[in-house]
Amino acid sequence: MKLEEAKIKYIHTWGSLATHWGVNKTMAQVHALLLVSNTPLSSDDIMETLKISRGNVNMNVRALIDWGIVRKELISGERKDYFSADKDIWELFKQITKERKRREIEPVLKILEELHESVDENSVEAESFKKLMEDLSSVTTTVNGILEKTIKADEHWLLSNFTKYIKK
Amino acid sequence: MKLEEAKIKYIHTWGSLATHWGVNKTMAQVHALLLVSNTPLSSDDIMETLKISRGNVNMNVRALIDWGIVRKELISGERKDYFSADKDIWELFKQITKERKRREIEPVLKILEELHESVDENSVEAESFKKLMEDLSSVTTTVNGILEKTIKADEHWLLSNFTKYIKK
DNA sequence: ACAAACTTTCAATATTTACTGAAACTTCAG
DNA sequence: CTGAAGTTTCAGTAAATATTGAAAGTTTGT
Repeated sequence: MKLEEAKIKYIHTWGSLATHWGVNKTMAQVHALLLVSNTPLSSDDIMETLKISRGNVNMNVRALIDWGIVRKELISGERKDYFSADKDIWELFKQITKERKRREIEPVLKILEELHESVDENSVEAESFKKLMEDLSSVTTTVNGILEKTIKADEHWLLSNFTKYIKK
Repeated sequence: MKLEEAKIKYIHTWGSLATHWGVNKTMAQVHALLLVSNTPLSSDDIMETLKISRGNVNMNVRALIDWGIVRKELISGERKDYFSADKDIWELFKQITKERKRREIEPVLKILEELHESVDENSVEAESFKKLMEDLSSVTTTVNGILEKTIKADEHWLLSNFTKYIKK
């Protein structure tokens, strides 16, 4: 297989995986394109390669920059903005995890706790509802804790020590 | 806050979280409803509570059953099907993780490996593409391994925080 | 064998989400 | 200041997804 062909196939694969995880396809494809490119690309390059509009490129590149996984590169003697993606994939995973945690996990934990606190009845039903809220919080916190340790840890260290962590 | 109100708020919260994770809102709400209910519910109960159509209830309940997190309860003397959700939230997490792994992570790993193998060039560019495929595989495999260890981990430790429910 | 009770399916439709493209805005050089 | 080069915004539209509802299918009791 030619390299270019493999790159294109990768861009498509990544795009369709993204949709399963609530990330929009174009955003994933732009990111994949920047990852496989060995030089920074301009908006026009991206537009042309992915066949999408200028507005779309702009919005998705900005989102990627917000997520901290793509950055502007200033090329001297050029007026255009150029973009490139960090090639450290572990870093990418860390950034995405942090972002999701902040945006999604924390707000949900907050609501579960609020609901737990605010039910003032004492019936068996109320108790079992409170128990459910506790269980949900507990699993969420545990998984969150695992992810947190994961993103803080060095890859190799982590793999060899994970079992220890789980069994305590 | 009245218990019923808290339940409804929980159902909505869970539904909106679901959309961020590529799970459809109704499916999450049906699941949430079954979780907070202390008795099994019929299709009609679900239709009425969530104000959705019979067809929608049927499709989403079936999807939940496929995922192994909801089951049919046969109530003697009744012709209707009744449904209930397992109250063990850790089990829920395990089922969902297994399912995603099978449907999403494994196919992607397979494609990354194929792409890595099939590029036969020897240029610097080709090498850096192969490196990228390796890195992506490596992070995916690592995260996958963590999830795997998590779901296989000693249940006593994990569940020590949870009081088991006794079915009514 | 019939029909009531219940479940399933799926084409049509509604809703949500993403994308386009043109206009407005910004920056910079002369 | 002027206009060329580049960027951003966002209303309108297209595409993707979810939902309905009615018809077809199934099961059960008599």
